[in-house]
Amino acid sequence: MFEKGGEKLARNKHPEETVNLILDVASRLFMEKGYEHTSIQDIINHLGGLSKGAIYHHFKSKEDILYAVTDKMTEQSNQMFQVICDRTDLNGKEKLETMFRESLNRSVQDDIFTVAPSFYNNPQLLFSLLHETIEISAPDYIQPIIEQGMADGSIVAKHPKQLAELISLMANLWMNPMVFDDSVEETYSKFMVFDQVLKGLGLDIVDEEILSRMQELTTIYQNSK
Amino acid sequence: MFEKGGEKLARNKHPEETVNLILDVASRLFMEKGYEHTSIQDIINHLGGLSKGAIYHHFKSKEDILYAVTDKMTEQSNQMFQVICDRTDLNGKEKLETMFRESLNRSVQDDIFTVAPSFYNNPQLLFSLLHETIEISAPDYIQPIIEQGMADGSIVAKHPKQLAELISLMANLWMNPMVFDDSVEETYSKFMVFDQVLKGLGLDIVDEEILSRMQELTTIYQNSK
DNA sequence: CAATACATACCGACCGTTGGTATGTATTTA
DNA sequence: TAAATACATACCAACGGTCGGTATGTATTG
Repeated sequence: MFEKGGEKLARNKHPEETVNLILDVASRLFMEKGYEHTSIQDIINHLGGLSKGAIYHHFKSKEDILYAVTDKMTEQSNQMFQVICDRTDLNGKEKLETMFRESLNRSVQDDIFTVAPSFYNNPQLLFSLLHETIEISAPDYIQPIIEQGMADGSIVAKHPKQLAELISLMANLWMNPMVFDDSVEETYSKFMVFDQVLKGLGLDIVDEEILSRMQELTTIYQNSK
Repeated sequence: MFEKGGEKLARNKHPEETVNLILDVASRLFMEKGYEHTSIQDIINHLGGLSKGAIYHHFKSKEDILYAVTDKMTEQSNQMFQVICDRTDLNGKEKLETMFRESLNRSVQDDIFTVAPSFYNNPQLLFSLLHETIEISAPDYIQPIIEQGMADGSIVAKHPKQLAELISLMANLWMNPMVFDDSVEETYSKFMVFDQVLKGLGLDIVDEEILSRMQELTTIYQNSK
């Protein structure tokens, strides 16, 4: 009958909406207050009528919610990475370039940055993100591309797994202004060092477009604080 | 009268012994069970008679204990770094080399490795270590040395602060077998990539002694598990 | 050299909050 | 209509932390 409208419904016909609601609320609170200072009760209070039973019906623990939240955060990125991986018109090096460019473009117009959170006092969230980076992003997306580049001759490297890890670590964590609360200048310097490192590894993938996107991104983040 | 002997004393004349006892017990438990799965009661149970009042007399919170623990963990390293920093017979590059060598030598005979802990499911401990690395180790010890090297001509670089951060991050976290549960081979590969990165940055400081120490260290760690 | 005054070290009962569970009930679906 | 789903509610043990109190030290003073 009145399934849409946001009114207090005894039961949602589309449980995925409830799951998403919980995830959205949890995301926001985890960012604002930090994971360990967000209680289940906090989440319930922002759920608009739903109760603890709803949460523990869809998630088995608070930690489980955290994993789902970070999963959702990296989901879009990983999807985009997959699309680039599957392209056949690019060699390895070109794919890497494309990934960096796309990552930055996406971040510029991303919701996350309008909230201006900080992972700095959020060990669990940061850790979960680190986990995603090392266990999924690096081995599933970056490493295969490096290996393709080694095969097609566009990339010269020796230890693709470790190289993929290091690059992912630098790009996703070290250079992420949400993790390290850097000024525009500091982020720029990091990017210059990053560029130099990649060049030293035979990966000359940082062009002017990537660089200008990077500066734009940092400025946005700074202004939103 | 009987101030020494370990017997249950109503009051310890040397309170620092009590503080150290708490720190030692907490260290062990944090490593074994993880920070968030170690309760204050757990610590009390291993204190041999001391109570909750004792803990909260010396520390203002559980978090405070964590910070004291990581402080103690990096204290020795930092002291050694300071000594090397103060030497006048070495140029910047030589100091960096010495620091890496000494770090590895120290780790080989270190207590920590005999416990075979893992930071992997220990977000808070890992984070606290990251904090020490970025906020203290890098800016206070590595960065000044790089700047000295830039001044005396032994190091060619452009962004000493960021360079120091990146090097510290790689050395203290990424290549730390306690953080990432790598095999001997993987650690070796990481070290090779690390070496290549440093060479690309104009820092050719990894020699054969450092390399063999690294392998020794990883083997010790693997066997102790 | 006591008596006094205060600081330190520690005890353990107690408190509010927490993450989590057990059970009940209304609604959907097969 | 029976089973499965989507919740609500009442409840629990354990947690981090506080607090009033006590015993033991040291510093001051007459």
